Amino acid sequence: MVQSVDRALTIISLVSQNKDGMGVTELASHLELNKSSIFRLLATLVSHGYIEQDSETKKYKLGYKPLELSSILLESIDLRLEAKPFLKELETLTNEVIHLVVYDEGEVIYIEKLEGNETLRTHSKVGRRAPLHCTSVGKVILAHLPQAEVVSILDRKGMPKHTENTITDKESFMVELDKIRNQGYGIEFEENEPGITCIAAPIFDNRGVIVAAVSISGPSIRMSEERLTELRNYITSIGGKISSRLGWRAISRQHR
Amino acid sequence: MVQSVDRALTIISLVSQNKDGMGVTELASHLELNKSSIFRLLATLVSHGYIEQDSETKKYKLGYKPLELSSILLESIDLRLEAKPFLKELETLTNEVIHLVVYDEGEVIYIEKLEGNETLRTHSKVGRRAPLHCTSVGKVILAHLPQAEVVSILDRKGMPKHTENTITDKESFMVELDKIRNQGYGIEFEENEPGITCIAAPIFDNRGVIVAAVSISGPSIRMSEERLTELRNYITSIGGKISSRLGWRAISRQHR
DNA sequence: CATTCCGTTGCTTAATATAAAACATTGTTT
DNA sequence: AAACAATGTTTTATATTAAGCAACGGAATG
Repeated sequence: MVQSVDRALTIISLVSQNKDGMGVTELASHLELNKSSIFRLLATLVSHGYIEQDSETKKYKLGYKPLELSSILLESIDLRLEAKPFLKELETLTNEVIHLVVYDEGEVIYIEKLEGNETLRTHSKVGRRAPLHCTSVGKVILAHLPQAEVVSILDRKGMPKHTENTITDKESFMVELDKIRNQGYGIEFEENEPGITCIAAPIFDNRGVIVAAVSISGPSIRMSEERLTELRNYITSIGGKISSRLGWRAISRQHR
Repeated sequence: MVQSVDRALTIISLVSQNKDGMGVTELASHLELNKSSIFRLLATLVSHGYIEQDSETKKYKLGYKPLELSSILLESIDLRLEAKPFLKELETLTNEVIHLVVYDEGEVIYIEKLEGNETLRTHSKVGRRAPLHCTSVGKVILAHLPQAEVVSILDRKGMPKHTENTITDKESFMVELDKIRNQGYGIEFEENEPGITCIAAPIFDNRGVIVAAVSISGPSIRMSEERLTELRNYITSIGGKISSRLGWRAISRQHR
């Protein structure tokens, strides 16, 4: 571990948490380092575009480099490219909010979001992370991970309550994961955000390993039994199609 | 300038240019550094999420941290937030591709893009940079910068030819900028990409300084004289509305 | 099976990052 | 308007870390 690199990257994180930016002295105080040290680290980050200094307030804010890298990153994700037309299809079919997420370090990250008819406002956004235990995509991913890894994640991350419906009992949760694995899709009834219900399907890679999930989100008042049956058919079909594009063979499911 | 931070950030840039990732030895060769130095720098970048190691190939690729930071950055740009409804309006009115760009270090960066009716495929993408001299948004921005700064930028960046229509003669270009400044909008006739015509308007902040530009792009075959007149009216109107939202007062234009 | 290459680790020291002190500038208080 | 305080920036000395050498384990190649 290179300490000065660690410090510089910590500065970026701190600065990103302050929309109005942060000053040298403030950063020095937070990190318990000398102002001149902070100044030098900032200068290096500025020269690479990660940070820029507001000419009026002198405060340091995020620069555009992360935006450039993120554009490159999203374009390099084959899954996202292959999935795009299917997500469009799903949006057209359902007129709801569509998400594509990948699994990373015990959480999901949104890498694509289609707004549907835009009557629904959710907290999700490309680039944001979300917990596994109370999102439909998260539950679907956990359902297909090895048991030991699931236990490890739940131990590390806990199961914090987001709404009245959040499942916080571990044993109930494991039963829920079994059910999801068996039926091939998962539903989240207002477990993450009040008033919103989501249904998700897993996406497997060519080796049959779960790598992502796709979901449909809508206001709970629109999610009748009939509607959910309809969405279930769409989401499992699209999940299968995307997986196939990645080289996954459904025949492995038949052998189960 | 902190050398080890400079090296670490250079590693991120190098890695981002290789979709399939890069190995320790390959990076060491590029940077003419020792493998163990590279290894330690990579380990620090991995721990912060900027880089991750592909478990199969052992190669190092971009991690998700830039995506997270970019999401935070875009949300923190007041201009983008204020402009969003106007861009939607413009998309609805014209059914063409709409761009919002900011000026940064002698280039423009796309911070918003609406696809219109999706019959047009352009190279632009949120997060990407583009040159000033051959884009409608770039020319509009240059038209409202101080002359000395324009000259400095042209000296540094040059005026590379992108198409048969790219203006590469400096004097002709300055005349073009004068025209754009006087008429309050700029047009780019296939100067950046063949077959595509764009029309842009400036966006000023509360101090009357140019900070951004908004544009409409379409296939040249659709851009009749009549159509361009129509789009000109839309784009100058929207440009003015967005500027007003940022506290710019049109009265300063009347005094010119 | 032997050789080569790559990623990773332990250890030493040369080079750099760090902090103290000082300075310049800006903002605040009297 | 003057004095004071705070912040950002620069210079300099040295303590600490980053860097590189050598070696190792594992994978790939001939």
